[in-house]
Amino acid sequence: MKPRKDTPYLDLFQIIGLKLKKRADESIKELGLNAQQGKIIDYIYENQDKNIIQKDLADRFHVRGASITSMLQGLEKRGFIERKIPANNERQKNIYVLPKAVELIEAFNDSFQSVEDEIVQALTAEERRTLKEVLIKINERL
Amino acid sequence: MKPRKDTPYLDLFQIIGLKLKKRADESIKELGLNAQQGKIIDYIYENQDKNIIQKDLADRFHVRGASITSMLQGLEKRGFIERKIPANNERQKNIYVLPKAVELIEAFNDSFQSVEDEIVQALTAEERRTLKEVLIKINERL
DNA sequence: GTATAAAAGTTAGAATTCTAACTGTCAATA
DNA sequence: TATTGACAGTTAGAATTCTAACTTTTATAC
Repeated sequence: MKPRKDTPYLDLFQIIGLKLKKRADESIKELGLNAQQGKIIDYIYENQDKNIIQKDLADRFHVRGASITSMLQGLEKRGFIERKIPANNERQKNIYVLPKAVELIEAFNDSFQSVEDEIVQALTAEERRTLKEVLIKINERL
Repeated sequence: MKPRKDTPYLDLFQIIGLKLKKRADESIKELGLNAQQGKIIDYIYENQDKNIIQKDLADRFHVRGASITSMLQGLEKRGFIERKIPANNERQKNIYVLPKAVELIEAFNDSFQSVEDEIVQALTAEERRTLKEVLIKINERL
């Protein structure tokens, strides 16, 4: 007899990932953006002094370059960010957050923090520690 | 001084979820379907004797009814499943897997199992046990 | 130095999921 | 039993991400 198929970890990660995405989207919806856009704006804000380019965002967020192009075009058109071609390399575009977006960053982070709290609330200190270790280990291997 | 924003659990879940999705899609790509379609076909196969309807799939997979409609229309058009309106309730549609899909189910599950293995490979027995408990707990609270 | 390859970004078009509005059927109630 | 509301599913159209092909610029190799 064949071993019964059983992928509880894969299934749980998929379901939890989906639920978290919906929670995070919902929590910053009133600001007119989705969670991914909020995360990206925050990341740009924290790193704009390091001359980040679009490829850095694609790597950090595990999406294709084409998706970053499309996303940033939208954010630029709406006045949240600007892109500048650096003098030393005309292939690239450096990315900067504009004041309109800076105003929202604190609200984003409060929202994300409350979703984060929902995750860990039910866990003991020991469970939190183990969970973080294990998640980091899994992420490194994938 | 404000507490620094820090959402490691949320970020890790999002990144791992994305990576797993890509792994799973890649692993069954050669069969002409994506991971979500494979999971759905498998779920229908395991439950078609229980008169499942589209709403059950929407609940199980945490997607909207409209998404299920679109997905099943595609699978039906390609001959993987069929939908029948039950005699006792003309609002509903029961769903059944056709032979063309049954042939693929074992291959799906092998693929999903290998992604599952990638997740747990690096973990000790103790870590696996804790992780599963914690994931279940988090999923229930969300 | 010139040719070739790699890198960064864009575009077009496909796939997937969503929201909102809608149809048709069944259930509750008054 | 007639009305009203809930339920299951569908449609249209928007948003997001993907692949593949492409342009332009920079780096490498001969």
